[in-house]
Amino acid sequence: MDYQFKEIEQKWQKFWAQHSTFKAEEASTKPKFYVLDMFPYPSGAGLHVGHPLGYIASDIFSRYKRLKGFNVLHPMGYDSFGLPAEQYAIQTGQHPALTTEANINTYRKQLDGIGFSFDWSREVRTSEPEYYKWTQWIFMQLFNSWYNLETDRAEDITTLIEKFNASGSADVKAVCDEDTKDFMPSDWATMSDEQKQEELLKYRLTYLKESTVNWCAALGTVLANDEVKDGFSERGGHPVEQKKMMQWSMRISAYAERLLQGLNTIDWPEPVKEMQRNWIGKSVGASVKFRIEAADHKSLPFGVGAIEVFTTRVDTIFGVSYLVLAPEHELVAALTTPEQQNDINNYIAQTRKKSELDRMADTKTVSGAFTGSYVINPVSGERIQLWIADYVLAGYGTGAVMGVPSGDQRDWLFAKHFDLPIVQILDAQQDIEQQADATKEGKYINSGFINGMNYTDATAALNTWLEEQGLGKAKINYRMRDAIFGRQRYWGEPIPVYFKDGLPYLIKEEELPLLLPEIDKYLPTESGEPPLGRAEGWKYEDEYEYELSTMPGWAGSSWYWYRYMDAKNDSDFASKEAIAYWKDVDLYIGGAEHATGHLLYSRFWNKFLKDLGYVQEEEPFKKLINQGMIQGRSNFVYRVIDEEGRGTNKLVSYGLRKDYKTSALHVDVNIVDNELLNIEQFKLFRPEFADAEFILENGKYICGVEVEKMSKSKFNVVNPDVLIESYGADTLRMYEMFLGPLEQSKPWNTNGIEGVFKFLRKFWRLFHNENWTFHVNDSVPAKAELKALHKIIKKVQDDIERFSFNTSVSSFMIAVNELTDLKCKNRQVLEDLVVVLSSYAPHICEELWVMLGHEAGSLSYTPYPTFNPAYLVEDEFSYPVSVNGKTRLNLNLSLALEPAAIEEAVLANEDVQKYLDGKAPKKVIVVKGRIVNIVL
RNA sequence: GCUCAGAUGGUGGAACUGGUAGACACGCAGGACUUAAAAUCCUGUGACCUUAAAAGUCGUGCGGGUUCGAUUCCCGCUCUGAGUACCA
Repeated sequence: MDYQFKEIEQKWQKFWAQHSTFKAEEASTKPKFYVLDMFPYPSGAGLHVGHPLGYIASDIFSRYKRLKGFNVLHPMGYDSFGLPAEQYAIQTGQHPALTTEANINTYRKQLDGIGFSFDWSREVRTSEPEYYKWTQWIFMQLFNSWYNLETDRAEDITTLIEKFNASGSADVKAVCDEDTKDFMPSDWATMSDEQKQEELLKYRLTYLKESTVNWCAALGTVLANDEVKDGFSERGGHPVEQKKMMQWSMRISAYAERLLQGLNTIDWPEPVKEMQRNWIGKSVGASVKFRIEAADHKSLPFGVGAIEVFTTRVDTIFGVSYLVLAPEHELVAALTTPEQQNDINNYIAQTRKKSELDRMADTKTVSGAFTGSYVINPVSGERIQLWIADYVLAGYGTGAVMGVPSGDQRDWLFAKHFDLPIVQILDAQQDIEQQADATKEGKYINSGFINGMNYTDATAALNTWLEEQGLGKAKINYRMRDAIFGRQRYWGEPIPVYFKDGLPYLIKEEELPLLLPEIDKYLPTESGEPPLGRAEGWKYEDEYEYELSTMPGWAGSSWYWYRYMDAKNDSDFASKEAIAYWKDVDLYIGGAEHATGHLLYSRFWNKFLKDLGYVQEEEPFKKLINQGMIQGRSNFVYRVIDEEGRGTNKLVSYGLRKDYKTSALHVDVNIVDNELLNIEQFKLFRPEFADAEFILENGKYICGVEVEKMSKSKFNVVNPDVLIESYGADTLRMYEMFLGPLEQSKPWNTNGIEGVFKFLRKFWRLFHNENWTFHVNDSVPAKAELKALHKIIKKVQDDIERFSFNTSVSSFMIAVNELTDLKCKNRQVLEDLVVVLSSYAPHICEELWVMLGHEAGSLSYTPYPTFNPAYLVEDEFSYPVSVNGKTRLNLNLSLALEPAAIEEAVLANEDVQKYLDGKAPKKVIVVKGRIVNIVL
């Protein structure tokens, strides 16, 4: 039979499902290998051709690892809580669970059609109570933990209480809120339960706190920093504003240093690591207190006598000529003198008017206002002006900055603009009247007790001095903020917390899961509470209000790889044994867009679970590969426009469009083949052009091309199902790999899929004679056949190990062409070839494997053929001979010679002699025993 | 602005530690088979020059450098894409 891909593929997909061929077992003597894909959010649009790219690569890798004798865990599931299902529910009233279920079914069907070797018995869905029970459980563990800086790990909150009991807060070194109280053990003992809870909340790793959040009014919810891009929500692109709200947060900042250091231990793409480093944003410097000069300003809050600034250049402190606060800084009102009140008010109003975007874009204009107050430079005792300016951000450091015009260009511009002094502090600074010079070279001048020192000594001396005087200390600052954890939405995990006297308490562990209640509408309540406020009678013990916000999208995805290890466990998130066996993910494939979201949160939760002893590894994902984005490739037709600018009924081919005034119209890429428009189908696609005039070039209508995002409105979506229908899953799999390097982003282009399809037909033909009857023989394999085979055995092995899947596909084509030319029908050779190809094109290989007389299903666990280098040794070498680096001649010398002998043989050759024309060469270079260069 | 990645034929791309640049595929052109088409197979296909043929010159974004030899290494620049953005 001819290559009947449809029958073959359906048959084997059914077989794999029925026989659970890819079920991973914990009890195995084989070494484990865990290959993970980033699980998808099941959107209503289904999969387009770009989605499976990473899955195909991970599937090839998994299948290859099975052949190599590994016990492979390769699971799949769904990140099924999320905004689109909820938005759809708001519009239609359909419960998000129903939408989600329907979408998952579509996804599953599409995924099955591609022939993946997933172990579906371990499927997870983050929106299932059996799953989110454990997400809630982890939340409870976080609530019950604090971060002890002495042991540098998270500990149970009881160890903190013990410390409070024993010695109060004095020797507690914890990551906590700034407004923690200092108290003695006796104070602690006299506190009421409520007071104790309130204090403990400042230490818990998940905590409730009034904080400035990104509020998105259009979505009716707060967003985390990584969900906001340029002042707009990542999903939907709605404007986001800053707002103070009581919110659940995760104390991820406690792990900042470990998250940073861990990056050095994992094999991830450098750009992703770099993005995480930037996100964490460690800067080493000092915090310094500038005493506020007593003046007639309004009274300061109790205990406040100084402004604390953070600087990475404490060595420049003698050059400070002003101090700046963020306009939002809490002391601004108190520090503004009556004379300056107007200026300051105007400036703050002006700042508020500027949107977040304007403020970011406008980095050139210098603006600010003088408060009228003065502070004292702690090292020089100098009296310096206190300003406010919007270039200082309230959210970073202390929201206050010291201005050193000679050493920082922005400070320099500010000083020039407002006519503040510019003091040179290093003898190496150049032209500071023209611009700032941030050098650390030279010796200090005009700098009190550090005069004459170099940078390193001065920094150390200042830090010591400031610490002794109690005016400051060396400090490390991180840009990363704690992650806001609550969302005012319905379709997410309920937070397992209730409120008593305004304080949060966990529900009991045995009461998990806290089920998502049914509600009538998926909108906020009339009083502005989140949707969960609509749930009737939803109260803890019929008495206490539950928390009404739900968890963010990243909660469920921050630990899911552990659930796959033991997906059905009802008494643990995964059993100790399963975790001890599978440990961590060996290979993780997914998009780089999760660099500062999912991938950072997952590392955080993993480290936390490790601290509590629940998991084994400090880092969850040993190796990460980012597959490139597949962009859309749009096709256009060009409509001729008449003099009045109206569209006519004429369409002009791409090459001739310059002769007319035209407008480009999107055309469905599925009716364009190699930019050649199928005019008949076009008339059906756009009935208004049914009787249009087509201006052709060379009798053809050629379309224009542009790369855009894949979307329905651009008619450039290619559905994998359509390609599977016409070419089969094996062709699709190989073609997606053939398209180019896995990690490279590229536009999808169906042109060329024929080439891969032809290859598979040719491969099929290898096993048949002219009449399409199966035909192989048991002869002794010829040398040339073995050479072709072993070339591909080695090539595919090397390629897969370095994730170069595209080059393997080319090599398969070469191998099959060679064996076809050799008329190879040898069973041994063809059998090995089937095994080698089976990771890429599993269906056709399974079929042939059975035809070759093997048990159905055994192919997936057959050992990968052993490469024998002996078959690749050639006995005749072709010697390219270069003269001064340019290839001139090709000599065929029949034997592999020693380098010295090659030199002799080459020089003796007639053609070479002619070239040399009696001259003696300066040098003859022989490399790898076969490349010869003659230097004249 | 800063950080990172990249630039190779008409197109997607290959060349693994410097060693015959353009593998493989698409497209295109020509041919075979066919009444014809599809399918299949064969040949050619970087540019230039010249040709009966052979040979020759140029050629991996641009300009330099190291080397017997550079797509590969180094320095400078241009462009494209991604991330980030007053971070003190």
